Amino acid sequence: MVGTFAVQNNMPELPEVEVSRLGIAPLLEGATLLGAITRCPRLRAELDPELGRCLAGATITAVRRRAKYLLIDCRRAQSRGTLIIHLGMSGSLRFVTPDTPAQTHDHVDLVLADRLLRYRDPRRFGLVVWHDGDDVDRHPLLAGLGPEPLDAGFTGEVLHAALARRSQAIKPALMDASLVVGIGNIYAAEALFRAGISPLRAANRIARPRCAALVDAIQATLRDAIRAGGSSVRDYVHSDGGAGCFQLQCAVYERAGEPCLGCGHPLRQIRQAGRSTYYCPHCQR
DNA sequence: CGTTACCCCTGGAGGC
DNA sequence: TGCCTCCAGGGGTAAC
Repeated sequence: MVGTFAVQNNMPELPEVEVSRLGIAPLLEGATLLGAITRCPRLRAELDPELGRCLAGATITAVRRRAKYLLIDCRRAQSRGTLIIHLGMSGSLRFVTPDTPAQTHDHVDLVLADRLLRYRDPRRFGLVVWHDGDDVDRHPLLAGLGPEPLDAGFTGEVLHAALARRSQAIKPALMDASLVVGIGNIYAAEALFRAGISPLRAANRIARPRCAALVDAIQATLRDAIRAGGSSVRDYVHSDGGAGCFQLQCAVYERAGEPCLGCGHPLRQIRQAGRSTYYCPHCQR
């Protein structure tokens, strides 16, 4: 049976968004949208009540990701456009059968011939907006974004140059989307631990070789998380509704006071730019 | 220009 | 049982 399965149920950082993309793409690409149902006036941005009119009759040509934005490219006889979806802090996407009643916080349904793609977001920090035209990269939401961390072009040299004028701590710098996209609070901490760099270190005081090590750590951390998420999503699909969401093994995140996996010393929690940071003062310099 | 503070919003956890 | 405070994966904007 088609059933209902969660494509994504966790905190959406880049890996979770990528796992969502991998989960929905096979069912969306090539499909025709019949319309959309919206149930609330605004998320992070205003939610167009006429969204269904933009989508009706459109064929989905690709499901892409830029930073933490999902991009659903659509084509009609005379026009192209892209649906931009962001999951915010609490968003999720799920395929449901057409007769599945909507619950609180189920804000948008994309209507396909035999199922709905249901967008749910309790905190409403996410968004769903339509971009007319084939140049979504020029949309204000995307125009100012920095490089993708998993692209081959994101090298230690690129990171080193980007950090050159930054005296702020490396951890909040890594979370700045104009510098590099997709690195959220969890993976910033995890990647810095993996690279042995203190989250408090001034960004412009990290030498080239350590920037290269940091890029390696960022990419390895993100790839591992995507791989873990991908396998669990497959499990979850087959488990038909079970609680099979993947759990990422974090080395430092939310492990304050617990022993460091490298040296055994207790991990520390501090606050940087209003966000919790976890690290090992002994291993990270 | 770089950097921080605050805001958007709901829900869960823990203290009293 | 309630009511209060604090905290949470993001990110845009105003203000220093």
